[in-house]
Amino acid sequence: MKTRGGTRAAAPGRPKLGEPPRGAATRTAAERGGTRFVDEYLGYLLGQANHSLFKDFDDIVREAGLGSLEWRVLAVLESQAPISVGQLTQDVLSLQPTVTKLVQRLAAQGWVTLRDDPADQRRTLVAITAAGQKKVAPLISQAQAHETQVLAGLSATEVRRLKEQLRRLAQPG
Amino acid sequence: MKTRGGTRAAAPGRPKLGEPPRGAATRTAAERGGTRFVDEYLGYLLGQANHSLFKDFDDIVREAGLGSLEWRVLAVLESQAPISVGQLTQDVLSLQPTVTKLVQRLAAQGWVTLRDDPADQRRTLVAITAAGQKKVAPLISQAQAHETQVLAGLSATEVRRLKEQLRRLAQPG
DNA sequence: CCATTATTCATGAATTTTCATATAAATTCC
DNA sequence: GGAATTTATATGAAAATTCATGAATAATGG
Repeated sequence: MKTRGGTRAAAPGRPKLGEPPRGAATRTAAERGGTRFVDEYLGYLLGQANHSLFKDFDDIVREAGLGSLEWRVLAVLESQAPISVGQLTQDVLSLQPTVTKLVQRLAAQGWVTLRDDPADQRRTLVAITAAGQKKVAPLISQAQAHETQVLAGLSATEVRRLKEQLRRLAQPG
Repeated sequence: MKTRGGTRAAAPGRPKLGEPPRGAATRTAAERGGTRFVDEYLGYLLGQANHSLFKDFDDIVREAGLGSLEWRVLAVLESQAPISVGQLTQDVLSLQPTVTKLVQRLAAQGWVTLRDDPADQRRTLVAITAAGQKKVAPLISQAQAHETQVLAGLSATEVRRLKEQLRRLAQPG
């Protein structure tokens, strides 16, 4: 529903257009000519570009019955010897409890297995199963096809340079 | 605790190292020489780079008592005339119910106001308050400082080109 | 106009994530 | 070789997100 009438407040103390502007530092976007902070902010631009590039593929993932974090986990595990929850946490850029519970759900689905690391009993090793491979395989193909399409304008050399650049940026330093 | 003994399964049917490899398409990463799909995948590389670049600032946001989505909302609103929930949804790359509830929480904090759009009563306009401005202002300064640091290696021209490139990528097409 | 359809947002319920904390194993330090 | 400390993960409770849907307004088409 749209049963309006919850948290509502008076209109903001923002000056109407045409009123004398205050100091430059406190001008509204309209007063400054429509320039928003975010429209010049790298973080925002990166987010928008990333979203624009991968929204389509994200829909594909969802249609395959996976969440995007599940996809990332399975994509990492696909071509990977069993790794610890901690490593996986780094690879999928999520918090440890999130990953712990996610892999438990994936294990319940039969897509991964969990076992203690014999070399360090504190660790839990996560490995993809044959069923998991079968689940991600088509998505990986589609991801590669999608990437090819996205990078269609670049030469093989340019693609290599771009990826190398990204790897450098991802370095801790 | 680490009360082990929940969802555990037998070790995967993955072949031990040294066993005769199957077809190239099904080799494990180790068998292929450690090359994981994700390490060549643009989406993964972008995610890792983005995370590496903005993790520090994300910590700053959190120390300021904001979640990253709250930060994005306030950063968009800061230099922006009142906008609809739908618009905001686009700008912060989140789903509509997420944004609806988030702005309700922000309104309860006194950082934004909500009111019906007189021109279209279906819409709810979100506007930042003076208190909201006060809350984000220092973060925006820090965001700009952080960006300057991140882009330190590039000339002003290169930065302009990069951002223009990102804007182009973010275009629907 | 009125009926139909489309848009826009709100909300309850279910799911997931996050925060805080606990446990177990490994490591470090006398 | 313990005691203290650190590291790795699990988990309960709280908070946030997502899904499905409902309600209100707007737009469209006889």
